[in-house]
Amino acid sequence: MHPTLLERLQQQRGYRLTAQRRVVAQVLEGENLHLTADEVLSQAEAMLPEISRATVYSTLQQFVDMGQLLELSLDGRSRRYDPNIDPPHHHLICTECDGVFDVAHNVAAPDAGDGLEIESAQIIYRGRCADCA
Amino acid sequence: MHPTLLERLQQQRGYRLTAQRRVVAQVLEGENLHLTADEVLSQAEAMLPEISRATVYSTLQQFVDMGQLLELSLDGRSRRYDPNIDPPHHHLICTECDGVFDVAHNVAAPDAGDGLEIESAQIIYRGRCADCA
DNA sequence: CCCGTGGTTTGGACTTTGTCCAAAGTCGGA
DNA sequence: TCCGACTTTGGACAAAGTCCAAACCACGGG
Repeated sequence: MHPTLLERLQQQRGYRLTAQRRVVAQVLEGENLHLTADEVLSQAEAMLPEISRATVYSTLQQFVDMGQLLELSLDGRSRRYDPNIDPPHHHLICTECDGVFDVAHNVAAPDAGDGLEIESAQIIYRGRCADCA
Repeated sequence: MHPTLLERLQQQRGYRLTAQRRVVAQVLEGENLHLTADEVLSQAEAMLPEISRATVYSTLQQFVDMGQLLELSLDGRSRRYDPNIDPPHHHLICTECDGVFDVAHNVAAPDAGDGLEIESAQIIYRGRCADCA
């Protein structure tokens, strides 16, 4: 298996792994998990009741900046977080149940053209998931 | 040229093209335009000062529902609107200037697999735009 | 062992973005 | 002209995220 988010964080040097950060990382363990910041906060509060919203938001942002967490903009209202950065994959939003699902990455990297420099590509599919189809 | 958004709306039957709707459509004319709802509101107010926010939001939603306007979720904070629905294209967010740019659609449609039914795909590229590269 | 320093957390106020709703306005056909 | 349906309006409300100063805490140097 690939190392978990928590394991990856433990390997970062010079980064204090406080109780709050550990709790946020634990909440984010799992496959096919795409939580919003508020969902992370609720679950983190269950483990560490005094954790604050500002900490959850800033911790999520740090994980994203460290490249250890993917941030998804799926509905223009909220952001969702995906702890599985390897292997790369994309996402499907089911038009029927509104769920978010991982989709294997099987598309060739596009050629830039027009003098652009493309660093990464994120694909959002819309359609029906395996259960609803 | 492809017909403009306003021209496309005029062809919709049974749809009242009120002054407010015309103004919103006019604001959205142009190439490589990706305005937020509030930007549309500001520009619409310049032409029709008494237009209200609720009207702009609901009008944008109607255009999207009619398939005449693309809604983009690029940053998890706001939604942006793109009046150019034909030909299909994707978007690049410049990591340097934060601008949004159209990118020609040149990727083959991905095969579904896993029993999914994919209806559409939207790709968000990150990198540097032609000016910043 | 204690203190200072700097990173971390906290709570709460605030902003931005979007939604909802009842009342008023407007348009076109009978 | 009048009616009924569609449309717009303003304002209250909600959701999601940001900001900030104060408090907290951990660790290394003296």
